[in-house]
Amino acid sequence: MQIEKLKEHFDNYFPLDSAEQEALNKLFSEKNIKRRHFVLEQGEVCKHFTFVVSGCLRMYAVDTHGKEHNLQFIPENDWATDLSSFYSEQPSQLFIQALEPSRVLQIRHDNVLYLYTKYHKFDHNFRVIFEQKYIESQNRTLQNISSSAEDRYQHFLRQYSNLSNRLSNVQIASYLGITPEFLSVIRRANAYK
Amino acid sequence: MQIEKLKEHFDNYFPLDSAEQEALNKLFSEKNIKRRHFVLEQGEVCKHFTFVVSGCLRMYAVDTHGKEHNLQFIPENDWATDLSSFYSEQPSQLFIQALEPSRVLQIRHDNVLYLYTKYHKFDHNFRVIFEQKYIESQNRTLQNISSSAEDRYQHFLRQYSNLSNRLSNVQIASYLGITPEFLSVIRRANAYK
DNA sequence: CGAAAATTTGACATGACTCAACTGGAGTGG
DNA sequence: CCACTCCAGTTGAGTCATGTCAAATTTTCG
Repeated sequence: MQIEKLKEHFDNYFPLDSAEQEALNKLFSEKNIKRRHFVLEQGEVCKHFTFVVSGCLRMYAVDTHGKEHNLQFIPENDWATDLSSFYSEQPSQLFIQALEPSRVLQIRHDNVLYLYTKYHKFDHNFRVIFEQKYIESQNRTLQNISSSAEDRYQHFLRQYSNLSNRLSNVQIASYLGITPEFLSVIRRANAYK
Repeated sequence: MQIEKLKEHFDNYFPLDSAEQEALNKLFSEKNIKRRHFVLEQGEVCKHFTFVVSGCLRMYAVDTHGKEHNLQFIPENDWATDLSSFYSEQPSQLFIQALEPSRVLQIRHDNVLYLYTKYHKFDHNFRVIFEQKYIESQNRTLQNISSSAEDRYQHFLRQYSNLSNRLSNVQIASYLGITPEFLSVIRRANAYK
């Protein structure tokens, strides 16, 4: 069962007791997402927390010139949600799309709030999860404001070594904030070292 | 009393009951920080959560060339902590320094954990706080990977209009990831529009 | 297999940095 | 309260990093 992967995920924090696990069984539903299909499209309200069981998603924004900018890759055992739209219940500015065929578990907005209220362990576990995501995001910011494109690329390969070989260079370039052409130049330069 | 500002801060989330307020009275201590003095220096373990009552701090990293890169400004009613060092209890890579004479409230590591365990409202409130900080950090990342220095500057002035007039351009340039010289060029170009 | 997407390449353009010099204002000590 | 120092801000010349555009080639996957 896919929900087992979610329960194991929480074992990394404060493991769930049987009542909490039972709540997950009731409140999460499974979904398969085909490659290139969307979990969320710009203009929709983000109504779910989405947990990726297998595969990989990306979250991205499209600028006024039509260019895509990857905010996040979400592989198995990670969460994909536009928190801003989720809580404000306003239309999202973002897309969430499958880069690989993916299996996900989703829980609706009202049921997330129910879990938070009824079982405070979810408040605890998600506090820790969001602290970690915040740290990760700050580290990325530091890279962005202090390092060259080449250094950011090297750092990305090291930090996400198990993920980077599943991603196309187009996707990596978009995440790093550079053009695919320039990433190609960087890679060529490194090949001769 | 300075601690009142902290209690009011929590009113933005789930307001505290009297037992929780009493715990704050016991566990937080006041401190004055002079301009240019440090709340945290690289190499120290970050042992406190720091809440800014008045003034303004900055959190920054120093790269291998000795250049400073501002990760965050922390004005009144905000939290300054190197979460990574705080939880890992490893030496911090960061500095936290007062840009203005500042008053802060601090709580020690063990007492933070005590609050989380004893009163789960703190888990709840800090979950919400970190969710918001994560959203803010992702928005900054989007700016960094998708916008020119000029657009990032304009966006910064709009987003932090009440803070930006208290900051020197050197500090703003460091936050945006550009040189002060180039920020000066941007400002000159805008002056003639 | 065939279409669509990814990758590479090169010529050229531009955004942003470096370095050095100069100016003016704010903080500090006598 | 003045003099001094130091730091913020500006300017310009030259350079480097990265982007744009177009085209050719290779890979992927449906």
